Amino acid sequence: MDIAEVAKASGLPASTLRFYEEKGLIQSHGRHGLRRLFGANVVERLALISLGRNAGFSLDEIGEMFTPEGPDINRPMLLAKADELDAKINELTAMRDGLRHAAACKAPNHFECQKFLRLLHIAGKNQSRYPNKLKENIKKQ
Amino acid sequence: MDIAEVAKASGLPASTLRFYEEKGLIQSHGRHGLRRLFGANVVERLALISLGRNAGFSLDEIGEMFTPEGPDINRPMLLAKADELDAKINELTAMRDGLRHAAACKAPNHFECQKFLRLLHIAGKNQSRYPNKLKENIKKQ
DNA sequence: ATACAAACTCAAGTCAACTTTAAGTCAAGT
DNA sequence: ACTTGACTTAAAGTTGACTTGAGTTTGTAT
Repeated sequence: MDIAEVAKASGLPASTLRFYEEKGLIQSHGRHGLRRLFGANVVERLALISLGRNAGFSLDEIGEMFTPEGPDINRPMLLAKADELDAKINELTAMRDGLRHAAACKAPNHFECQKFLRLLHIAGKNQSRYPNKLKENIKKQ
Repeated sequence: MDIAEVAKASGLPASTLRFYEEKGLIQSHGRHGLRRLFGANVVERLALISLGRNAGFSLDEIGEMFTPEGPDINRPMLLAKADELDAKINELTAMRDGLRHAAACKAPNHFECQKFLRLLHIAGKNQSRYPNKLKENIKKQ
């Protein structure tokens, strides 16, 4: 496949594909003249990358998580990311319930509604400058 | 409370508090000399902001969602955000299950494992340059 | 009264993740 | 042979969310 086909199949602009290749997230195997040639599996991989981005992981994290393969699949790390997602799912759930309640609630101001505040107090401390990134990774830098 | 107290109570640096005030996300009511004076409720509000950030909303969105009060609480918008969160929760759940499976799976490469791929295919198209932001809002710009 | 740590302002810098621009290359069709 | 249009690279620009730096202004403690 040439880059335009991959772009069409993945929904990503060619510029992003080049950028991802430069970052090592995807690979082209060879050229036709100047033009990159990609294998069909790259589309699958791009879907996975999008998914990871959407789940809030940075490109670097995704790179670590899904090495093209490797002797080091780092299972503990994958499990740690899964646990993080569990925590995040809990927060999002609390937030969602909070929003639904706020939309239904008669109180003039959310802060005067005890139920709203209670709902949101479930989820607490997980703030970081880059909500996309793991705290651990931030620390690591 | 002065800014240092708020910083301590909220865990956010003073620079962030000034920045949030400038953006209209929080308010100080008055000064002591040059120094801002905050009410105690600002801490509650900051917690809510952090929660929103963590849930993937931009500061602008959070501003819209939680107006200090207002005649226009825009319930449909809150419900729409809640629906978005539902979608995101589904994706994160799929991703989490995918990661747990990948950590347990014997296949040398995730892409060769059908179960892994199947798990991740649940969640699909929700990519955007700014995963923090709503598609709708991007479009709006 | 003087020192000084802590606040202040305003402008500029940073970071991730891309996008845009400018200038060049080349396979393929006429 | 020549045009064309999709591709290429390298460098610079963009965006949101802050942070940092430089220079200024206090409230409080000595």
